[in-house]
Formats: sequence, C-alpha cells, structure tokens
Amino acid sequence: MASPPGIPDIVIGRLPIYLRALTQMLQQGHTITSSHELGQRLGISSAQIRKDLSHFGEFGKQGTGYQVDHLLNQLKGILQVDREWPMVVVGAGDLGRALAHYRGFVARGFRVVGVFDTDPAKVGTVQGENTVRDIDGLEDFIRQNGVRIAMLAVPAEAAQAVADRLIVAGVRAILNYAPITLATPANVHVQYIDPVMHLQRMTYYLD
Amino acid sequence: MASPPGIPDIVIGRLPIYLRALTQMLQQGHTITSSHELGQRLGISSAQIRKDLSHFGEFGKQGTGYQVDHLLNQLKGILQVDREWPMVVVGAGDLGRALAHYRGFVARGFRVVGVFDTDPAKVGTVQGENTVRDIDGLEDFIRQNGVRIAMLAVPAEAAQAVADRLIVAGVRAILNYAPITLATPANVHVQYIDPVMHLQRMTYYLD
DNA sequence: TAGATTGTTAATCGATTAACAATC
DNA sequence: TAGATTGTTAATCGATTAACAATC
Repeated sequence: MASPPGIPDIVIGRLPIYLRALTQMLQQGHTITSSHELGQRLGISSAQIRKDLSHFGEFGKQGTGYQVDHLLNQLKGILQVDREWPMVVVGAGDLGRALAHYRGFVARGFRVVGVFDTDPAKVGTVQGENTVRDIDGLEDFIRQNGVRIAMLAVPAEAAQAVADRLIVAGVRAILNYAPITLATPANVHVQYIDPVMHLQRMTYYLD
Repeated sequence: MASPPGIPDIVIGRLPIYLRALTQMLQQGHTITSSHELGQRLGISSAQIRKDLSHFGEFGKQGTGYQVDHLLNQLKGILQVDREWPMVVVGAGDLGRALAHYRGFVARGFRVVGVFDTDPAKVGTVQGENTVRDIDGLEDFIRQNGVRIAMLAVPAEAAQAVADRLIVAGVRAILNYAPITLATPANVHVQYIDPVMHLQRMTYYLD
C-alpha cells in the first residue's frame, strides 16, 4: 500500500478519473480536448490536470491540446490497464452476484474468472460466466491462474481471514466491500467500498 | 458539494472511518481507547485523530483516553446519523437489487424506502422490503416521503437525466454507482462508487 | 501573424506531524 | 506521585494554483 518512488498516490488516484472522462469523450466523437475542457467536466483545475500529466511525460501540443485517443492510450499504459487482469470474487451473496454479473469490467481491463463461497447451496450455481466454487479451492485456483486481484464480498466477520488466505496465495490487490479495515502487509494494496461510509460523509452536510 | 464554513472536507471524510472502528471496538467489548490505539488499527497517526476531533470539541480525558461509547455517540451526532434517513434506489438491476437487499443500512442510520425502475418486467416485483415502483412516480414519492438521499444504480446513459429529476424533487445527496461524473448544483452532494476506478488505482502498483 | 494551450516554475495554500504543557 | 494521554501550538511537509515562456 506504499508508493516509495516519485509519484504521489493522490495523482495516481486521479488518473482513472481522467481515463473515464476521456473514454466518454471519445465515444461522443471528440478527437481533441484541452486541460481546460477536461477540467470543466470534472470540476478540477486545468493546472492540476497538466501538472498531474507532467509526472509521466508530455502528451499534448501547445496551442492545440490533447489528442483524445492518444492520451487515453497513454493513461491505459501508465495504469497498466492496456491488458486484461483476471480477478476472483469471494462471496456469492447479493453483492458477489452483482459483481459476477457486472458487464462493465471487460471493457476497462478486468475479468472475473472465479467466484467462491462457503455455502454448499451456492457452490455449483451459475453466476454470469462463472460457476460458484467451494472456497476450499481458493488458493489452488489463484496460483494456477496467476490471479493478483480479488474482490471481497463476504461478511465482515470473515473478511480478515479470507484476506489472509488471498495474500498467502499471491493476491496483491484487494477491493474490499466488507465494512472493516483490513490488516495487510505493505506490499498489498487495498481499496475500500463501503456505501454506508459514503452516505455518512454526505449526511454531515444535510440540513 | 461545497463546505464553506470551517471544517475541511477531508476531516469529515475520516469521521465515518473512526465511527466504524469504534463500533467494532464496542462490539469487541472495549470500553476505553486512545488516539494511539485507534490510529494503529486504522493506519492513521494519533496526532491526526486528535486534531480531527478537536474541530468538534473535547471528547477525551488526559491520561485515560476516550470512552468508546461516548465518542461513538458524539460522532453519530456530528455526522447526523443519530437518526434514520429514508433513501430511494433508482435502478433495479443486479446492483440495485443488492442495495435493496442490503441489511447493513439500518444499523448505521439509513433505510431504503423506495426502489424504482423503468422496466415493466421489474415494476411490481419484490426486492427485500420494497416493491419496485415505476419511475414515473419518482418525484411524487420523494416529495411525499421527504427523501433527501438517493442511490443511483442505472446505466451510465440514464444517470444524468435521473439525477436531474432527483434534484428537482428535493434530493440533496446522491450515491452514484454509474460510471460517469454528474453535473450538479453546488448544494447537492455526490459520492461516486465505481469499482473499476478503484481497481485501476491499484493496477498501477502491480508489477 | 495572432490566438491558444502546453509544460514548468515559483508562490500560495492547506494538511500533517512533532512536541509539549496541562492534567487526569 | 509517576505514568499516560489529551488538546493545541508551531514547524514541516506536500499539494494546488497562478503565471508565463515556449511554441504549435
């Protein structure tokens, strides 16, 4: 979860935002854009966008701006999503099921290749392109398929134990939907999605 | 989405993290904690925790630390989650369905009171405690139930139009699961959940 | 050429951390 | 009392913004 060399985490965190906006622009037929236009769309200053990009090279042309498809491809390369990452989903409840069915992963660099659960009633059922597997086979599957990324959709009580198993087997990035903070080694990256936390962040401002 | 008076957004954003950890500590039987202990758990410095809390008052005791239940209740009050907020879910696909079924909302200050979709095949079906309603009734429902918060689980193409309708009807906080940046007035708060963006933020660091 | 926009530097702004007096 | 931990101040650190020369 560290980033010892050069580029600040907060900059890396904005690249996917730029990538998403550029993808949308391309779909809408824009071939050229500018830091100003992109910033307006995203509510980010044009200076910040130029500064962020300058960490990685020069992608624009004075007087003109950026070629949308070129910048898009450069960002994909930087973020390493110019390939397809295999992922496992652990937990086949409502949320795991939604993740297994989600169509949006493939176009953006990811694919669910395995879904796991402990519940014998769920094991063997079909979820999208996957048949739910027993969690006993988790480590073997991860090793055999070179999986580095997992999405964790198990109850809070089980999350730490599952994370430990994922990490031992070779997973290095975890998207954690369980509402707890995981304890992980420094070389493992964790992102948290807890809808309640996002909601609580907004209720503060409601009158 | 602005916070003109005093307290930085980034501080508000950490309060739900503290709240969640304290809830867990209470469940585990801890009655007292310290900024040091809390910081260790969360990977945050003790100084930052004390500084953050100092924006809102004095909640601890020198030499002793914090009474877990007391700090918990204070944070709930500050975040205004010492009550129950009614919410609507728009979109009854896999994700909307998972949100409608999610059991974790009520204990933390929220309740799904309405689920909406355009699809006649989905309207009338039961999702957890709710029967899916036709989106035609969205505005009336929001007004009649005083709903201020919505979760948006519709396709990207539909998201902006639905957001506009929600806002006109009185919604002031939107948890947006659609993978686009919404254009909204300054008095409307938006939080974004896009699993792919979280994943892309991690692939940068994978070797 | 005139207008526009980049990439970069320097200045500003804000957030985090270190340190410590107060005090339980 | 001795030890511990708070709340707060001042110092440090880092991120954002403003401004502009370079140049398409």
